[in-house]
Amino acid sequence: MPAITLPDGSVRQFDGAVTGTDIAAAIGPGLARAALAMKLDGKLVDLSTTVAADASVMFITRKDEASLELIRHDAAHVLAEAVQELFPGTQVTIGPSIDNGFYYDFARNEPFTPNDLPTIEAKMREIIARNAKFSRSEIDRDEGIAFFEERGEKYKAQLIRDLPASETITLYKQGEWLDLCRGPHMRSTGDVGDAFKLMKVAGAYWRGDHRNAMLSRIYGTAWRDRKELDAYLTMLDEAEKRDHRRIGTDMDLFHLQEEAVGSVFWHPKGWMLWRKLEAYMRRRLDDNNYLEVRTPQMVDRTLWEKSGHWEKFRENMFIAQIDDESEKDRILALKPMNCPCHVQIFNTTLRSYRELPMRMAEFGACHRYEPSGALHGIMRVRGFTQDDAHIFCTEDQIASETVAFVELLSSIYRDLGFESFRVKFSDRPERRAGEDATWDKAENSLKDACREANVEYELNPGEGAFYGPKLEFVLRDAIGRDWQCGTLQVDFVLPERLDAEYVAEDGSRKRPVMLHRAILGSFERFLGILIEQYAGRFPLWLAPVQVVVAPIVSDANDYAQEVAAALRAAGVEVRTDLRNEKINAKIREHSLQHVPVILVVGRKEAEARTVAMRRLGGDAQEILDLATAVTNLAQEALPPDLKVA
RNA sequence: GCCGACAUAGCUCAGGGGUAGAGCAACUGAUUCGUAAUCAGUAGGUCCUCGGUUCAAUUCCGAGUGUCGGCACCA
Repeated sequence: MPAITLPDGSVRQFDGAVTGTDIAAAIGPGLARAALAMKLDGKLVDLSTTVAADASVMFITRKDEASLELIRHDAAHVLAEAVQELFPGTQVTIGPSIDNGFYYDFARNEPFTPNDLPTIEAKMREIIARNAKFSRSEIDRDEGIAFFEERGEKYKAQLIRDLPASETITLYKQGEWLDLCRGPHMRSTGDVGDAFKLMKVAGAYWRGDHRNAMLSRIYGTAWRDRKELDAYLTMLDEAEKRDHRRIGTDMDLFHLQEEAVGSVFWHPKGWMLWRKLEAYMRRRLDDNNYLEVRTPQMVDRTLWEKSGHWEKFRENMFIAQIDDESEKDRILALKPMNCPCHVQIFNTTLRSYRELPMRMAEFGACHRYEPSGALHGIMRVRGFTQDDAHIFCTEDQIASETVAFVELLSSIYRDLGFESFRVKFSDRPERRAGEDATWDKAENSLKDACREANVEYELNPGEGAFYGPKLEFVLRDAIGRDWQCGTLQVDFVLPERLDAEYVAEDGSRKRPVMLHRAILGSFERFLGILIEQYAGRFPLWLAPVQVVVAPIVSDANDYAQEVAAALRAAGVEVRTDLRNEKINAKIREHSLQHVPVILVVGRKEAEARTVAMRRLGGDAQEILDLATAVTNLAQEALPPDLKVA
């Protein structure tokens, strides 16, 4: 006699065990038609699930966001059926729902190509039209293994083998096709609907391990209805327009070329952007008691051997050697990071606890031989500049330094237009330096510090640096890809390896802790993110060209130059456009270049000593007298940290 | 590094076994014009590189390089 509690608090009694389908039918025909699955005591299950005891039930319909995951997961099954129908001999592996869609990984001698997608998609629509019911069944573990082995599905058999012995093995069948799957699913393939699209093919390693076979992955996107699908596709189109590589070319900010793979050629406007960001960062660090240093670009391998980087990252370092017999034993590496160099400065003299925390900063140019497939525009490059710093401190200072760092980072992100960001906590990796006790200490102090700094993080197990756990501060690019920018790493290992020490209050020698930290991460990556964040429409203080003065007639040229000179003297980045072009053309071109302010001057303005100010994105003009315009713009163009409220 | 796709003018792209095309940009001339494209003209190419097939290759084939989308990697 189960009593079913519904989300509105009402309770329904049933005479015996019932399925979700029965319950929905009892509530009403509308719900019976709409229900796709249900939450049984909070757990998402099939409608066909039998309920024999008192429970709370909530039905999931297409109106619920929760249906998206079901639609996407079912779509993955339909995709797999379509592929096996079209390409016999293809093995299935796994196919989960993901953000915005789904994928399925197939094992096949010939990988799929984009040309296969329309055919597969058509077959999927056919399968959806068949509207075959999803039916769940359980199978004994050994039977399951034998069953899939016999069908030549060795990946599925392997999946069962790797499931814990206690796990119930379930199969889902749709028509004649079936798959090993935990579920849940909707009622039938027809519930997938038509708001889906196959997007791309890609290679992916079995189990995400590069030592395994490469599978052929097909990605799709799926939504509740056409409107949602179209909105998503439109969003992708829009996102493509803010791609930093495209804007970098359009706005003439930088370029990349084959002769310097993974290194950026910054053009004048792009470099202006860099300089503004760097100047801003330098002021913020100065104000927060960092000491800026500069360390060598090339350092002998012996130092990297001591630090442990040689052993772990040797293949990823650029090695320099002199072509001269007398130098044949000297091997230098372009520095891949700055930490060992900073320790060298720390070690030049005997330090006192009174000097701690010592915050040593460097805009350090580093080189890493990144795998070719990892390169991405200016976001992942081989030559980059970190806004690096190392805080030498005592164990007791870890928490307060973390709090101060998080505050500084938040404030800087806010100034740069990022109100929110995600934080990941990466703990000890498999390959690591240092004792477990040291790691316990490092992880615990970082966790404590997070608590004190009010940082909410998601755990990222096993992803820490080889010398210590880290916090990663993650920003998202235009199309939703995540990039690690800021980081804070607690390191007890390097000070030990490089023999850093200070004299404590009691006169004893102690090891400092090193906090490795960056806020932007690298200038290249951050500028890439920044370009996408603003779609090239930078706030006035960051814009590489802040103001263009555009005369309407050549009679106003002299005045235009006078206006520009006044702005330049007030610290504004200004250009004049004296070309013999119509004002419409000038407005259009500078608007396309995302210049924030255009000052139009004609005979009237020259006569009255005023300017007609036009803001990017608007078509209104404001007439101001020259002195006021200069004062206002100069004030407005100040970086956020220099602005007086 | 792995799987797949792509590489033609500064940019965006079309084309195709017989010496290559458009739009925009650039350059020259004319136009002095009031808030998102004035008109006319000119110039611009190792069709990524190397090799093969062919009477002939930018086009077909192979290798390499680079880029893009994923995967793996990211001190």
